[in-house]
Order: sequence, then C-alpha cells, then structure tokens
Amino acid sequence: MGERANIRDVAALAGVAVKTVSRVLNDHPYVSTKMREKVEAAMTELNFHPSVAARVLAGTKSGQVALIYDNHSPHYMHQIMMGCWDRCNAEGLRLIAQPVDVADPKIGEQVRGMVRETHVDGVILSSPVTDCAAVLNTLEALNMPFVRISPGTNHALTSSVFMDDVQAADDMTTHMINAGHRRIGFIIGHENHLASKDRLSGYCRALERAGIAYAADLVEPGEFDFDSGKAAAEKFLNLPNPPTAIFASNDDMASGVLAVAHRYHVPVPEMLSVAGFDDTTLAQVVWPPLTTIRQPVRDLADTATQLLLGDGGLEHRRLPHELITRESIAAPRTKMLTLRKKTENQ
Amino acid sequence: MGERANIRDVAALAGVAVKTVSRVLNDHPYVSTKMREKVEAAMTELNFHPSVAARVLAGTKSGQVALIYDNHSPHYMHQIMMGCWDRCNAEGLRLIAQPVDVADPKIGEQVRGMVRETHVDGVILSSPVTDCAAVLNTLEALNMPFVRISPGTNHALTSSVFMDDVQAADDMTTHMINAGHRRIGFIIGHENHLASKDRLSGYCRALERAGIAYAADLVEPGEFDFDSGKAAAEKFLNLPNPPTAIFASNDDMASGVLAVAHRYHVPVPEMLSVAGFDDTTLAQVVWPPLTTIRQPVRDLADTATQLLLGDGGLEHRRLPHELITRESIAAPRTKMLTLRKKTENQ
DNA sequence: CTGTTAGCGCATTCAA
DNA sequence: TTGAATGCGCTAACAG
Repeated sequence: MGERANIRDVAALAGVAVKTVSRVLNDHPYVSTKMREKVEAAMTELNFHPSVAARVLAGTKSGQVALIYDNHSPHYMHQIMMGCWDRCNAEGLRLIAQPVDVADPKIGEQVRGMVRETHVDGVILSSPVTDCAAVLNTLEALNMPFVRISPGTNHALTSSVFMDDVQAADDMTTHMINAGHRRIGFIIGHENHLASKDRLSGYCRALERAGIAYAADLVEPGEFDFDSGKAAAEKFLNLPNPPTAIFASNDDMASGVLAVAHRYHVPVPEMLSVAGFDDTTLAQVVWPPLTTIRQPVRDLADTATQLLLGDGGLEHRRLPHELITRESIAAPRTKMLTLRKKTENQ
Repeated sequence: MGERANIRDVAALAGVAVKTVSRVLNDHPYVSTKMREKVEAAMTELNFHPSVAARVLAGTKSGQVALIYDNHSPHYMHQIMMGCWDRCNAEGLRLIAQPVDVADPKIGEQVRGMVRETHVDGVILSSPVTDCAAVLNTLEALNMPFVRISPGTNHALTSSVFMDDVQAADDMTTHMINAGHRRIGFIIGHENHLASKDRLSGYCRALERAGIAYAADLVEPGEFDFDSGKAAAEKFLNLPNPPTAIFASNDDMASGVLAVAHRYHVPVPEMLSVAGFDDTTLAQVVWPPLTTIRQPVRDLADTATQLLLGDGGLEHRRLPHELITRESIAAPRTKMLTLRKKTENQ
C-alpha cells in the first residue's frame, strides 16, 4: 500500500510504452481510445499519481502558479485565494500562495529565489505587491509571465485586472451628496496601496462637480484598519463643525467610525451617515449595515488567473463595481451634533 | 540573466566537487569553513537557487508540508495559515495550503493524489478535516506523518494540538451566571465541527453545577455564520419568556445576535447580554464589543507545525484559552423585554 | 498513432 | 573531510 507506482509500472501493466502513458497523462491528442483506456485502467489499479517534481524536472512547464501577496485583510485575501484556486483547479494547476513583506528591502531577492526554486510557470500579484518595483523588475528580468490584480499604477504596462476606484469613490460621494450631505468626511486608505490615491481622487472629483469646496479638516489619513478608522472618527466628531457623513476608504475603517459613533451616542444614520468600501462581510455584520462599494474581488482573481494562462498577450481588463445601498446612510439633520461619551465598562 | 545556474556550475566556479556544494546546501556537518565560504561565494555570484523539484526527486524528503483545510472563516484560516507559515519559514520549509471539501465523497482520493503528487513530508489538518475518516485513513495508509489542529475527537489517537472547548464554554456560561443571568440562550456551532458538541457540553455542565435546569427552548442550532446567529436570535427574542443573555458558539453568530437586537431596539448589554467565542477581529469591531473566548489559534498552528517536524512521537498538547471581557455583558434587568421592530430602509 | 533513448538537477550510495 | 558515479520519475526529441 505504501509503495508508489511509477510511470514504468503503469506502462508494463498496460502493455504499452512509457511514452504512451506520458501522452495520456498530458492529454496529448494522438492517442487511440483503446490505448487510453488500457492506460487509465492500469493507473487506477496501481493507484498511480504522477510526481510533480519529476514532471517539473523533465518538462518545460511545471503546472504551478504562484500567488504573491502582502495584504492583511483576511476577507479580501480569502476571496482572492479562492478565486485563483478555483480557476487553477479547473485547469489542473497547483496554486502556491506566498505571503511576502513589501517593506523588506530584499523582497526582490526573495521573490526571485522562490520563483526559481519552485519553477512556477507564472505569477499572480495582489496589491500592494503589484506596485513593488523590486518585484516587477525581478519578474521581468526572469522573463516570468505575471498578472497584476488591482495595481495602483500603470494598468496598461503589464497584464492586469482592476476596477475603477476613482469612479467608485466618485459614485459613493455623489450618492451622499444626493442624499443632501455637504460636509462629508473622508478617510484615506493605507499609503502602500495606490488605490488609496484613486479613492481620494474620486471623492474630490465628486465634490468639485457638485461645487462643494474641499475642506482639509474633513480628510484624515488611515491605514485600512479598524483602529485608524476610530482615530479619524474621533477627530471628525470633535470638530467645531463636524461632518454629517463620513466616507471611509474601506469597511474596516468604516466599522471603526461606527464604533466611535456608538460610544458617543451619535445615532447612525440619523445624525451621522457612514459609508465603506469593498463590501467585505464586515459591511453586513456591523450595525447599521454599511452602504459600501462592492469590488468584484473574486472575479478579479478569476480573471487574472485566466489572463495568466491565456495567450500571453498584454491584456488589461476593467471589471464593474457596484454601489450597495444599506442602512448606514440617510438624509442629514440640521440639528447640531453634541457629544456625550459613554463610560467604558470593565 | 535568464539562464539558471545549477549545482555543477557552482561547483565548477568554486573549484570543488558537486557533492561539496550539495553538502553546503544541506548544512551537512563535515564541511570545512574554507570550502563553505568558497561555495557560498559562488552561489551568490551565480545567483544560484536549488531546484526544489530536483531535490525532491533525488532525495528522501521534500522540505514541503501541506496544510489541508475546509474552513470558511477567513479570520480563523488566516491565523492558522500565518502560524504554520511562520514556523515553516523559520525551518526552511515550504507550506502548501490546500482547501478541500469534506463533504466530497472522493476526498480520500483527492488527498492521496495531492500528497503523492507533491511529495510532502507531512500534513497539517485543520478542523473539520481533522475528523474526516477518509482523510485520516488515507494518511495512515500512506504512512504519512500528520498533526491535527483542534480535532473534535480522539485527541490522543494521533499527534494533535487543541484547546479545552468544554472548559472554555463552561467558563463563559459561569461568567454569565455569576453576572446574575439565569435564562441563558445558547447557539450551537456547525455540526461538521466536533468542537460544537464540546461547547454545548460546557454550557450544560456550567448550568448543572449552578443548579439551573436545562431548557430546550433556550438552545438553538447554528452554522457558525452570521445568518444562523440572526435566525436563532429571532427565535429567542420572540419567546414568551426570552433569555436575558445569549451565548453563541462563535463570534459570527454572536454578531448576528447583535444585529437582531439592534433591529428590535433591544439595548445591549442593558437588556440583553451577548457572548461570542473565538475572539476573531469581529468581536472588537461590532457594537458593543463582544465578551468572548480567545482561542490561541496562531499558537495552535505554530505548535502543530513544530510537532510535525519533531521526533515523530505521538504527542498531544493542550493550549490555554482566555476569557476576554468586553462590553457586551452586564447584570440582567428584571424588566420584561418588549419588541418594537425597526422598519427596514431601502 | 506508437516506441526508444537521453537527460532535467540534485542526493545518495560508495570509495578515497 | 572530500569526490565520482548512479538514478530518482518523467518529458522531449527523434524515429518507426
């Protein structure tokens, strides 16, 4: 039971040449049905599973694809992984997920080592690795095919899939303006992610079109996490003239805003509207559920994988986003906001 | 730049035998410092990276470990992966994460194929794959070392790491009882996960010790997700004599309870206490933050990986849990709960 | 459509 | 402490 059969054992049992077995394994066109059946029967009987290592060593392609990422949002990465995974599975490829640290100065080295060691046929890059020059240069020097998922810059430079972050942020801001808001706070995303800049641009564009002046005190930096959302919200709510709505560049930060609002007894959305971005599961789990932008993450991953496996031509695809309306946004009240902080338990 | 150097190139440049390079690569003890330095210099100069495939094919072990999982909680899996990943990285191993479907009748076949194809040296199983007989039998038949993370049953049967789910649920229930609660609703976890049974046992044990009769209408099934938490909460709150506290078997379901409470204007924790389990990031992001059990997920993953790499002896380790107190629990009010459902927007 | 042979890059015998 | 030969399991030419 523990002994592993190899391709020669299969060939012997089926009474054919080794090469014929190899052809069956690789779905080679010129194999007669009779041969194929004999071989397949032998493979089943011997419980044969081809060694990836041997195929890599002997062949020109490995059937392996790497997904390189440095994203600390479990939800987002889960979707990316599953999207890539399903597509790879359907194509009979193995996916190797590889976390890295974009801040590491030796990241180029690391990626090169990993790519060479594993003999992957191609690489999928997830933001913000998509915009890491060291990695891009390394892959190009190795002449390794790669696709970028939601790169922050130079979409057209390499194959990539992405959504229109500027337009999406514009849509959300416009949605808030249409609800009657004039003072809309904005929390910027993590600076490593170039999408953060795009989202800010969309916010500005919508304000400008509506003839609302940009107010520096209504824009706070953030890091795509809960705590930075809370920090920004604290600042906004303590302003002499606080915003009636806050648009955070992702759902985690929007959740932070909600937590602060709850602590200060500011009713959402009656006194303060809140919007997120990404439509992670968070958006539906917090209270009230967040109006947010659905980024087609899984589709992006799936499409990226397809592009990688495609003809190798330079291709970039834009996938549509969607504004998801939930209960966190309402028309603004005119009444002034007063803060009454809840005492913390424990 | 694109040509890859092999071990012979390195040997030639360093002026040593191929075998010497191999020894350096594998940290073999008997190599003189001078030799080692020459070889390392050559490796750097040639930008040499050993082919995993070749090492696998020629050697007896592959330096690869598989993590097999079927868990749909992104938070949980993220921590598991990172725990395994860091440890593997420290030991110079490659981690291959492999999602599977425990409901698939051919899962045994799939796992065998995957294990044989990749030549992994060992396997880490995450719940509920830990309790999938087909997988366990396959691995044993292959004589493949494996460790289970939080198996639901037979801890001692194979190497495994886990926490005491019974005790943890007992702790939480006792905590609620000590706060004055007598009618405590309980939401069971997904039936695929055997930890669900343990958590229910702990709940029952605490009630019994406190002399509180088990009430069938205070125990609802769940599936570890937000929606089943909501469904259970709806039932509880519409009971003639609703509970003053609800203990959900994980944070996702507890979040569902909070959402329902908010919709019905039931103040938490003033009118209803809520507890979760797992201490995912959810627990801190929802309002009010959840009192919950911190499962040392990352430590479990790390420890599991260590056990796998250890001497191969059968070993099982229990790691300590922790009850995290946050604002979702307070002493119960005597006043009766009345429901006033909020009209849904949109 | 099918078979024969060489060799991918490394670790593993053995021998020195 | 170092080196020379053999082969892991498979695919790629080339031949039939």
